[in-house]
Amino acid sequence: MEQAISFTEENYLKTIYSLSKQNKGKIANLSIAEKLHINPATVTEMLKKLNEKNLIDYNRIDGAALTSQGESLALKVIRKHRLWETFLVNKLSFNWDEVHEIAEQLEHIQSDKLIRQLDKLLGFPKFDPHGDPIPDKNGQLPQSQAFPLVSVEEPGTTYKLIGVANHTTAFLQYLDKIKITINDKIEIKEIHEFDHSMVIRIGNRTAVMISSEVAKNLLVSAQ
Amino acid sequence: MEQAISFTEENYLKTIYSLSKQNKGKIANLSIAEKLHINPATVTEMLKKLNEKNLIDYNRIDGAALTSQGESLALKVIRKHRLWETFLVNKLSFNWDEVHEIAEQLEHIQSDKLIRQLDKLLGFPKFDPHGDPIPDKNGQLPQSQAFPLVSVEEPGTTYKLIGVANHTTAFLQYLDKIKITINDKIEIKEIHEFDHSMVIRIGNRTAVMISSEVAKNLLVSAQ
DNA sequence: TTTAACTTTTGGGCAAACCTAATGATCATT
DNA sequence: AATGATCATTAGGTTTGCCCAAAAGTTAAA
Ligand SMILES: [Mn+2]
Ligand SMILES: [Mn+2]
Ligand SMILES: [Mn+2]
Ligand SMILES: [Mn+2]
Repeated sequence: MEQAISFTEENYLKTIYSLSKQNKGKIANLSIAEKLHINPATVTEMLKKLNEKNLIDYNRIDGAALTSQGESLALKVIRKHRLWETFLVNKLSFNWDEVHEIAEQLEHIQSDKLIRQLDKLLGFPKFDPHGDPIPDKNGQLPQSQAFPLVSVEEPGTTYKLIGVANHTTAFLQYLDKIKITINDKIEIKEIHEFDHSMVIRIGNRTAVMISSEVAKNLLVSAQ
Repeated sequence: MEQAISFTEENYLKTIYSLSKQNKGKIANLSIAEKLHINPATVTEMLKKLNEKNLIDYNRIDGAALTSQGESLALKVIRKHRLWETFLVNKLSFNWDEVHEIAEQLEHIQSDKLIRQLDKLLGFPKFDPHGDPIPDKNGQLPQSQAFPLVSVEEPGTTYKLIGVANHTTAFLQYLDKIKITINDKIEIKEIHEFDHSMVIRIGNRTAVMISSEVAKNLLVSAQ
């Protein structure tokens, strides 16, 4: 009894998944509405429907939480989204700031074989162009030892940029402008206690200053 | 004033385009309904709407005909469909009988750059895996000198299979079974006047018999 | 603890695509 | 020219996914 699932429903599941990962508390109706740019009244209706379909557990007290069925659907959509982004960047020469909107469309294409073959063509990548982990075909996420650059307390060490926590075009184009991209080496030269802004050196170029807001969105690993 | 166009509307335009190429007379409301597996009443409503949007000229006497705007939209969708099919076969190792349904989904993805880059990745192909011509970015169709094998009157000559006129899984799998595929050499050994069935030799294998129904759907060129 | 602010839900509506049943037109035969 | 058959259209409904305005419920400050 394979129930059909619409684009809209897939987008709700994906949204609930990502909100549940970042907020770890109750998922507010309103936060879904804001993320999807729709009216809270619409969210209420859809959450009831997803609850009916056993894709989420929902009540007004605890809010919404994905069931295991709902979670694996969400992970499947996220897998497709990230594989397509990787395809666009690695095979079609897109820049990392141009791919999200197209992947929003491609992630809803229905074909298991397609996604399997795409994965193979790309060499079974573990991370997408923004450093986001790609769930494998069983929904398993690869381990990442990423942490935000802003959490570093002392200058002097060199890190590697392995991801970004903000995927907006504005942020990605800012990174393009200051010429940081994924896998670049970042050496922290100074940390200003006052506003936690930083002076960093990218590769072996001249040092630049970044705000703590930027540092918050740069995900790095040791070395 | 870029008016949005829905998946459904795109499918109607594509259908009207292909019916106008094969039937060359008035396009019957009913033929659209049959091709799309929907009710004639629904077709009436949609044709009125497409007429409003200036994508077709429509009235009950002459039926529906694409406007130039409608035709270039139809060609764009067909271009995407055939490029995606080519991608699936050439880059993702799909068999030619598995790609149509997926291309039906992919053809609606909206991104000019995507289709431009895909075209480039594939080496600007002129024909898709079924031998169908791929419109270029200006909607120009490549010339094809294909004709149906059934139109041949005398045995003795060898032709090349450059396309099929029937894209159903059933037909394509039949071709797989008798092991004919695109670009194969076909030599006509015998033509039976009674039912116009043929005995043909594919490459240099043992001869096989095919019905005229099959011969009608094999598109060949000289040599 | 009361009030104000915020969040969620209800109720009433709308647009896109579809449906069925019934009516109107047109087309072939007699 | 009449008459069935076929095709196209209208009228009335459904479902999905969205909206707004108003009511109800919850939380937090005064
Ligand atoms: Mn993305
Ligand atoms: Mn990404
Ligand atoms: Mn096709
Ligand atoms: Mn094709």
